[in-house]
Amino acid sequence: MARERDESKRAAIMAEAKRLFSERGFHATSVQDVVRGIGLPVGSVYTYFQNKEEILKAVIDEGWEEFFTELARDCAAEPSPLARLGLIVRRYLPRLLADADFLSIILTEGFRQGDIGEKLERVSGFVGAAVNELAQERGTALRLSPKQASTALAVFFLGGMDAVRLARRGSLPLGEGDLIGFIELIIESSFGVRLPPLDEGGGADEGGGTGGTGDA
Amino acid sequence: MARERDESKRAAIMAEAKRLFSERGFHATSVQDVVRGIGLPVGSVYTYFQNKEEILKAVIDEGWEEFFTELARDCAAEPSPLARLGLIVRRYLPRLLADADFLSIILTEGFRQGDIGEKLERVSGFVGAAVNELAQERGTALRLSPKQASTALAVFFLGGMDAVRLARRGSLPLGEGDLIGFIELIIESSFGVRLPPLDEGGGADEGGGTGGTGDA
Amino acid sequence: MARERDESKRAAIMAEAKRLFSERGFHATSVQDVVRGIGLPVGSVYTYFQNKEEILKAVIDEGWEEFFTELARDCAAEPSPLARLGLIVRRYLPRLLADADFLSIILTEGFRQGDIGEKLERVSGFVGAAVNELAQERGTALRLSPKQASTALAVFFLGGMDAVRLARRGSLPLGEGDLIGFIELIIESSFGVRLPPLDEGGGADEGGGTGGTGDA
Amino acid sequence: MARERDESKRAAIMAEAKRLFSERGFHATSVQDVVRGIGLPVGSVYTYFQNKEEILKAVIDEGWEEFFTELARDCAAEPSPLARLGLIVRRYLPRLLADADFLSIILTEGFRQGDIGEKLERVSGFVGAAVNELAQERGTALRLSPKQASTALAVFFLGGMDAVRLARRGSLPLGEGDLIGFIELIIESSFGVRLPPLDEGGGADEGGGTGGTGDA
DNA sequence: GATGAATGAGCATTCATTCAT
DNA sequence: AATGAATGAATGCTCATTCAT
Repeated sequence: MARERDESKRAAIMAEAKRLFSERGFHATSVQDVVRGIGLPVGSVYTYFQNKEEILKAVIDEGWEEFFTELARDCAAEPSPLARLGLIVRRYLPRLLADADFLSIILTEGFRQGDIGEKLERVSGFVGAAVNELAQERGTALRLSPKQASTALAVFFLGGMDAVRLARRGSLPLGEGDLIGFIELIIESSFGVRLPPLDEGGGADEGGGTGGTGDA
Repeated sequence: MARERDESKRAAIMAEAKRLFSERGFHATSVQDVVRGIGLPVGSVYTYFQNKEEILKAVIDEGWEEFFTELARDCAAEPSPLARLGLIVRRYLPRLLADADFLSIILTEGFRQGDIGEKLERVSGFVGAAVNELAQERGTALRLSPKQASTALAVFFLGGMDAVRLARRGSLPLGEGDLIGFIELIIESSFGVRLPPLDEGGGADEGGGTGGTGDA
Repeated sequence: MARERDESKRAAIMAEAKRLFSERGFHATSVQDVVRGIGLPVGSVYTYFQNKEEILKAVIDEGWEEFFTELARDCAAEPSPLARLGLIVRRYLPRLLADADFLSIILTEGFRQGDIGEKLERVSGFVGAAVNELAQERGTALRLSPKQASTALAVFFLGGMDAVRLARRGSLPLGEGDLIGFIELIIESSFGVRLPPLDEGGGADEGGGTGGTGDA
Repeated sequence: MARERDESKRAAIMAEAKRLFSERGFHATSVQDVVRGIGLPVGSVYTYFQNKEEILKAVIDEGWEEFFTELARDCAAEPSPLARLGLIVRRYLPRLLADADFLSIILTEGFRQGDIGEKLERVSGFVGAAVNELAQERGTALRLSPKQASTALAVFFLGGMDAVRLARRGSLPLGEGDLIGFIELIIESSFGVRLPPLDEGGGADEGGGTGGTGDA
């Protein structure tokens, strides 16, 4: 009976916040800044979010949820561990890296939220499982203890994302391709395999968009 | 580099600023905060620094200069590439990791002046040289191109830093030792060598202590 | 006095507003606060009241009307001046004191509409009449002029209210019973009488219960 | 060496705050309001007070301290309990009542601070001592228990102040003289004494001002 | 009539920087 | 040179009221 909550406003706030948080950081972005560009009054923000911090949380959590849900679905549908690793490295890693704003936020402000570790562990689960199965299948003795394996995963994942983020900012003479290539190399030389090429179209039967974590 | 009189005040401001910036970030630290703990009047900050941002710049630049000068000196004095790699991994990497919180704010709050690309490349030179010499010495065919080498360095350095930060706040079941160990393992298994122990006892196992990139 | 439909909503708003105004004051209570606890939409407040201030006005005026109507009825029905004084002190004073927190906000937040002067004077009439009749009946020479009588009433009422509020927050080692007892003592020793016990059991000793100036 | 803290600014803030808090209440007065009339920038307030609440606290505490210090000194200097009561009722009560703003604040916002009870008890001490000595001296059997005595004191003190406050606001048809007279009457008829007239000049050998709690 | 999203002035407070002393 | 009070724009957030639905 009253005006209805306008989800497009919520989305607009999140999109602008994502852009600005990534560009100048959370603290250096004021709520007024967020609202200025999209022509909304300040008060509106507080219709859709409890406070500034909740905008950040929403950007991180909802972006991640979308990314992870698709990753999990595709992994569950693929029995071959090699193909699964290929999927992760060649479809999902680029997708993550493509969304520069999201990447930036999750690596900087995400640390302030307690939940980056948990997010990392969730991907670790999939990667770790694929690696273990692959090692078993190929009879390769894994030389990494479980602790070393999880260290390796964290280092490659975080280091890769951070490197690309800085590269995109111009701080590092590095391309996204270099990173993907480097990780492929590590996997292939560790297991003596070749990651299979993606059969594109095979996992993108999902909803409307262009993919990516949001609005890359 | 001395700008005025009383270098000790300047150093005190930088030390306190670094501590607070690491702890709560640049924007969340006020100039008054910096000055409060060390009993200096606000005004004095502007005798030694043009503005708040210049304090950060000074901490970064002077800290790095000190770090890199020592690294370069030690590397120059050590003819064995293996011992040089050991030095880098066991003495200088821990020093960097000890400052992970501070380093991360440079990468975090959107500053351009960090210029870590250039800094990383300077270290890259030393690491790359050591690796190349080692490969030649041991007859191992190096499989990494220069670009891959610098990618690898960036990934290991940034990933290591992020992992340590996450570990420090309990989000990752990981110690700094695990990380150093992991990197040693990568090097040792890649070249079939053992990194030699450091000459002195200082700074080797857990880099917590006296180190730091720039407490002057 | 009904203004629209659904008198129960209006009453619920008034009751909750009174509770919150008493607890935290008028300015510290938002219209949203009032409405939150009773599950009504904000807009509905403006169906029943012109604005926030009108809620307060309604609580005051209607509460008082009810209080005074009953007081007047009971006094009119009781021919004995002594019994009438007993009624006032033992039934109606506790009712007022039960609402001390609410009454105090009327006297506190700078409202003109409380108009307690007029209200107090109306009670003054009944008390004065009872005192005069009692004095005449017992042959006691009344030493208080009408002005002194109304001064006395104001002092006892306001002082009692303040004392009870202070006592309630532990700032004064005093119970509501002590206060009632003290006023009884003043009356009894001034006229050499004993105030008769109330007919019913309700409301006499400690006015905490069902009373109130206007919970409708 | 820097500008010196300007106590006159602090005083101006307190004076204006006192006026406004008394006129419209603490919550209805903004810090901007306080500062507007005296041509000071908002920031200045926070040079002299930690926050808005501290202004209120300062107004109440410093006003009271001044009042109470003089009262205590004069009482200590006067051995006759009767003269002491006279002093209290005829010099200090009027002085308190004369400062309408202070009166208003202490009776409204003062309740929010925990310390009105303590302030009351401090005066109670002096009044109670005088009354006890007087009773002993005159052989009058005091009919009030200690608890009743303190109840009486609280009621008369608070009720008196509150009545005058409302009277001054026009809410009560009552003068300050009526109140003083009423209290004199109570004392005189309770003890069968006459309060002696003040020998003015005898206690006012104190510092600069016109007396009163501040700027009556 | 009922609803609750929308609005934007207003709130208390902070803070980098200046500048009178 | 040293000091720290002064400044006022800016901050995140609230809220009485309106009005589209």
